[in-house]
Amino acid sequence: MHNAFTPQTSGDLNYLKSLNRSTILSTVRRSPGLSRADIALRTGLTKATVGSVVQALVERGWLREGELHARGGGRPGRALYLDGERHYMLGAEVGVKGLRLVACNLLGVVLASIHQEEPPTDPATTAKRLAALLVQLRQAPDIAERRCLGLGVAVPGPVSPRAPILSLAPNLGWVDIDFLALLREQPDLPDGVWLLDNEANAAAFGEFYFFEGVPPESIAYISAGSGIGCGVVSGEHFPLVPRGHQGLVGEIGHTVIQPGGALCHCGNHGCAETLVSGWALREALHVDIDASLSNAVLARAEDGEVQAVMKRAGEALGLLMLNLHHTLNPSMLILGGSLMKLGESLTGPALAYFATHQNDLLRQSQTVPVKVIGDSTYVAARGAAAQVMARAAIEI
Amino acid sequence: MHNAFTPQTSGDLNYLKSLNRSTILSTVRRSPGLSRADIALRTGLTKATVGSVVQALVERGWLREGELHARGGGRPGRALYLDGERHYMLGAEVGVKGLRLVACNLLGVVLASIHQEEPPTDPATTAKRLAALLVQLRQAPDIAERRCLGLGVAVPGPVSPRAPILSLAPNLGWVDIDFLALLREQPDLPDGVWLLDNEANAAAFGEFYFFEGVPPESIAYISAGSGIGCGVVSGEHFPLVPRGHQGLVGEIGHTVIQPGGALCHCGNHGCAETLVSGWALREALHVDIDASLSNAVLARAEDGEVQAVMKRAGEALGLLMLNLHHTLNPSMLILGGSLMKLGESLTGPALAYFATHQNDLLRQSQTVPVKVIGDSTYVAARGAAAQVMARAAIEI
DNA sequence: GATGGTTAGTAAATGCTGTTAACTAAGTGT
DNA sequence: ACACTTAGTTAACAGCATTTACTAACCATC
Repeated sequence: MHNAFTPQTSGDLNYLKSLNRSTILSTVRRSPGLSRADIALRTGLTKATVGSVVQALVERGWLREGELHARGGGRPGRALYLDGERHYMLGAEVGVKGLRLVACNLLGVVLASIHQEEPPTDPATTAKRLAALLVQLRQAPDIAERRCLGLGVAVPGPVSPRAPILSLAPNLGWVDIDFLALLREQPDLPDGVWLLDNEANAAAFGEFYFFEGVPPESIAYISAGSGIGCGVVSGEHFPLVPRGHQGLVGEIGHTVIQPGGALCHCGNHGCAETLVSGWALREALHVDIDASLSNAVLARAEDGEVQAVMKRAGEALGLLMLNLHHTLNPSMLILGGSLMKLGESLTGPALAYFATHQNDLLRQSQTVPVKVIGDSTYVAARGAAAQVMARAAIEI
Repeated sequence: MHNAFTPQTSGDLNYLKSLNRSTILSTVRRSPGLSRADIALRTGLTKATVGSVVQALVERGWLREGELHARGGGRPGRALYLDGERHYMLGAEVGVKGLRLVACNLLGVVLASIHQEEPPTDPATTAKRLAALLVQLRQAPDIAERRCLGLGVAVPGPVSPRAPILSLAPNLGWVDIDFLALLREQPDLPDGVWLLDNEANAAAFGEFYFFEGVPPESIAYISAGSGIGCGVVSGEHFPLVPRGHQGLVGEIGHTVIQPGGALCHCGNHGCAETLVSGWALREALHVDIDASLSNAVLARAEDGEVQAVMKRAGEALGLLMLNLHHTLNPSMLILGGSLMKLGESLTGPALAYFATHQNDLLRQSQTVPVKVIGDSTYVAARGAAAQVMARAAIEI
């Protein structure tokens, strides 16, 4: 499998070991500073098991020991943290508007990044371009002496759940591309785990995996850019990204929310993307394809027509959020993608619509927190890197 | 956890054993008649492991040996089947219109059933009524001498993912009911696994778990009755039912598909349930709450107004199916619930809409098969029983 | 009908896993 | 100095799947 995880269904002792190792790593990731004893308590493993696994992980540069705990009575435990010094993961996004690359450490800290705002042409040329940038990125000062765990690539379209193949990228005109194979033909790329995933899935994974603060139970990441996609993640120790039969989970841009509405490029009428998406807004606001959408909108912020279009788009986004809630019911919603640069003019109506249309089912419980990511340039690339780490942790 | 499965995240040797046992059982369930050698090949376990696990399962009455295989050359293997003779599971549905109960064996065959079309009143009285019926059911001739694995109960509303508690049943007026606790106060009920789940989730689980023929990778079961719900299941050996943060996964009846449309009882406008659901159709067709909706519709089948209403409802259902596909992307759709008794007049427009609105993303691959269940009286109850079996298989 | 070839299934030895129970280490409080 | 508490390690132990060698059962061929 090319996914970050496919929870195994039958196993030998090796699998058991790797399961426990992964669990311990994720416990530290989600709660940095725990001691061995804390981990044993939380995971249900014995002190002895935790001790031996931790020792191995420290030796291999995945964990590091920190300060002593100071809670009265008894010998103090020693804090454990992910080791940010000895490994790194590469993540890249092939976006409609350009390439973005990051190298980050086990803590999700971006050590180096490159972005090149030039649209991809054909797959082979793009692979060559990306490979050259990867080589360049790996020469960054703090990276050269670290071990590379692998490479994750995010692409703007559904990826088959059965093989790491991009089925369709409407905005690039690519169909059934084995992008990793094209990359593998390029020289000087690292070994390790290689993964391919949809952009929204990768972004969702990264935001969940490297979440700062109390980790949510599950999240849905709505990626609003040229199109609208969505990735879902849940799972404490083994974050799972549902992909569905054809990798179409979260293709909410093509859910119909206005029957008989405008014609969508997918062939149907009234898709969400006809109301809220980069191309729909450009069309409605007569903004040229090469011009900056956000600049154009912000410049004409006082324009009544612009406000009406943005309100309509924002409310469509709010409606999508509600529908998503009644279908996937994540414990947190994250809004990202280039459209978030439009700021309040879009998120204002969206959040207002979402807040005022909570129905009885939702009102019953706490409101779902919504997090808006203003600049999501490297979110998908970092997410792809996170998937590499998750996978490598199993394969250690 | 009260769910059928919560894949464990860390484990001892015991867990490993139970994992492999469950895998072997599910391999036989999905492909009856395999030999030990076949199972070893498929699961990756060794012949020795399979042999010892199978022996234990045969002794405990979960598997039985069948005929010898006859494929030329070499010693023939012995076919293995689930043993339908020594165990049974109880499943019950507390429905808006009445109670349904089944007892079924490991093959999903219904050994005995009761349904009582009288709406539930308050929770305590209903628990008492259900308990009496369960006692009656267990006295059926073929059941008395079997071992009971437990009891599953399906309810018409979301169940909290954290505890077996019915959060809200709008059509019963119940809020936060610990129905299993009420049941436990009743005398003469069996021990074993006790589970509570949403009706659509239970139904989906059962249709997936006891699927006849080549098992699909994942399914979505749309339950169209008084309201519209949906359950999703995927996972080869450990079928998982996503529940979400508040147990609202699949509450597609309250996705908005007609902004500014009719007022729904949930407080919003334009929910799917305002177009296609028992109460919406009754209202549109002026059918009394106590009268049979299907009889009324079938009697006035030639009526132009009836046809228009049914067409509108069917197309809304088709649209829901499409949206579901772009959000959860199951490999098979199953339509069930009491509304399916309306037959072609509803499913005709729904399937037509679904077929003619496949967009580029879907057209690319094979069309998703849709299965319609005409009589789904016991589907949810049997599904609840299936969940009991799945859970018991882990705990053996 | 005996022989060799092939596949199914079992048995005993082996190596690896987590657990248990006893230990040492390192603090606090009296 | 001593008892007490908690953290972490160690070595003996029990349980699991694997390996390897074996037996069982059927077929084809001579």
